Amino acid sequence: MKIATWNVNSIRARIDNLKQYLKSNSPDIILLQEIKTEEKNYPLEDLKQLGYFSYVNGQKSYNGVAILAKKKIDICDKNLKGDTIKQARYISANIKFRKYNIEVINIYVPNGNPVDTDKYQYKIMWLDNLIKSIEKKIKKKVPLIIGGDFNIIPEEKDVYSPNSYINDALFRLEIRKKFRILINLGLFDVYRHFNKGDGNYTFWDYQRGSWQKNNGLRIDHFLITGELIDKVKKIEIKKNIRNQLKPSDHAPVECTF
DNA sequence: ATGGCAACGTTTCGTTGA
Repeated sequence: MKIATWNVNSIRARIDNLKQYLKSNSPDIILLQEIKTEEKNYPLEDLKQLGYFSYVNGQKSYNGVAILAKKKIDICDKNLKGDTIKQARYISANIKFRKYNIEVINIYVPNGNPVDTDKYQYKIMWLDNLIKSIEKKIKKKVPLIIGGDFNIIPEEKDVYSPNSYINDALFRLEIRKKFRILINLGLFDVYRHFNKGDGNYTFWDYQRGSWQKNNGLRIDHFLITGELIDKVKKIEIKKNIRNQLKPSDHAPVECTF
């Protein structure tokens, strides 16, 4: 079973890239972030023709998440418990894989910049709600696959220039601690579990020739619970997708079980 | 030395993202 996550930066602007990606890589499930559209303008038919059912939590202009799956799945939730602002940043589903009834959670964590505004406070609140929610599920021993755009750089080796991000909402110590709290609940950062090196990123800014210089960030992650980590066959950042014509600024991450 | 991108919509600029 191959599951992917990808911040597409508008599903309508990226529809050709997405279709090409699905044809070439054929994930069983893909978690999309920043689809930037309401459900009524979502390209449902295009994706159905490629063999994917879509489950959409849409929003006009900004945010928006979706899960695409080759088989029908049961949607669990479209809102993070405790998030009263209700931007479209969360969608979860129950799937069956071998003997496991897994909850797949697709998240688009608020960016949080600038740090002296309520945007940063919203990120803190959102992450605190996420931690609470995940803690409950782990206590109930639910096998979890949490994927998405976390907008968190976990460690220094996950950013091209740690010094220039020291007070950024993606890398502040306060934010990195939230990530550590999640990990300490009993989750594995799948990419980091299998790859110890630096310079491996999932996002490159459109500006300043970031892609050409590999000035990137690793902010798109898969976190999974312990019973699933031994079942991982492969974890891969599909870096070449960032090199396409009219690309998203994020590359997909694929996890194969 | 400086500036450099892309997507959206009450669209041709202001706002947002990371």
